[in-house]
Amino acid sequence: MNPVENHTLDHELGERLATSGFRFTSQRRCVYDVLLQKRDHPTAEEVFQRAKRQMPDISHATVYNCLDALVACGLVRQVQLERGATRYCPNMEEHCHYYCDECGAVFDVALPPEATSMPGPKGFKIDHYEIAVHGFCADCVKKK
Amino acid sequence: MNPVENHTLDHELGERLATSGFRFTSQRRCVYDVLLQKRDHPTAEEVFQRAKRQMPDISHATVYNCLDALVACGLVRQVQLERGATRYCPNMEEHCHYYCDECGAVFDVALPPEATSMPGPKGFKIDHYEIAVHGFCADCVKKK
DNA sequence: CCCTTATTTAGAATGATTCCAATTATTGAC
DNA sequence: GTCAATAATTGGAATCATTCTAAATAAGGG
Ligand SMILES: [Mn+2]
Ligand SMILES: [Mn+2]
Ligand SMILES: [Zn+2]
Ligand SMILES: [Zn+2]
Repeated sequence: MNPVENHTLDHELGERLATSGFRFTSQRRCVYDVLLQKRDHPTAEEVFQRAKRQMPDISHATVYNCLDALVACGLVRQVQLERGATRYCPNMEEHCHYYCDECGAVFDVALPPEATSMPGPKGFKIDHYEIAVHGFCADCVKKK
Repeated sequence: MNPVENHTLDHELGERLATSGFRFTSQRRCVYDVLLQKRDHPTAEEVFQRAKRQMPDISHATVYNCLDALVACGLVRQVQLERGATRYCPNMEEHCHYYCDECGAVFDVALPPEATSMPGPKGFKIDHYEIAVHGFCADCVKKK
């Protein structure tokens, strides 16, 4: 990432944090960068490991903190693909997840409008959809 | 439930367990009954509380055990609607979940075929869909 | 530069689940 | 029905992910 892009990203991150009443901190920038750099839906623990490479003194609790702040200001979403650690995704387009039950790979796929058109219980007010497709990725299919 | 129905259910449960190499035990029957009696997608802890009313000495670990066995033999599915406790559902029809983020109510809704028709990553072999619709149930909408 | 308030930090606490090793129950063979 | 082999149950300890706590530090407005 070149310095100009970097500066623009920082600026936008600062704005987003500010409008939700959060301060801009180096830890929050670091955690957001980690998510943008490798979009493989890491767990909080994985984010922590990667963040430490840039910022060796960052703490576990802070990573959870930062992730919460990023979720609260609408820059990141949480994804729960199975029991266990929550994963984090910086793609805020409406999309669903193809999840390889063999190797854990996650693929973002844009949601076609017909996927979100089922008639629900009477009076239910829809907020958002969480759609996961479980199966085996191409690589794992080949290996068998 | 009358004795005849009961006996039929036991028989079917026994068969299903046997074909997956499990034994028929009173604990497994009890746990399955609990799930069939109140289909509100209880957590393991809630199943444990309800099971204890019929079988006061049943243990926590056994409830987890029994739930695992029922899942393994295809009579029950796990549902992960948010971080935290896994919920259990004895409805094995293909369906999605409408989940009230306010009160935690869960509604089963049959899946229309067009909901499961998005083109995924090349070579991905689909096993099953997990579709959750988050929002507010009719009751909770009214209360605001 | 100073003050207020938010954030970070290490470690303790919690909640859900899994593991463990001893006891008990089921099942198939005789 | 009795017995042995094996699976299941049990209470409690261990684990994993996350949240909480209280003291130290850092942002940011005036
Ligand atoms: Mn995603
Ligand atoms: Mn269900
Ligand atoms: Zn794979
Ligand atoms: Zn509700």
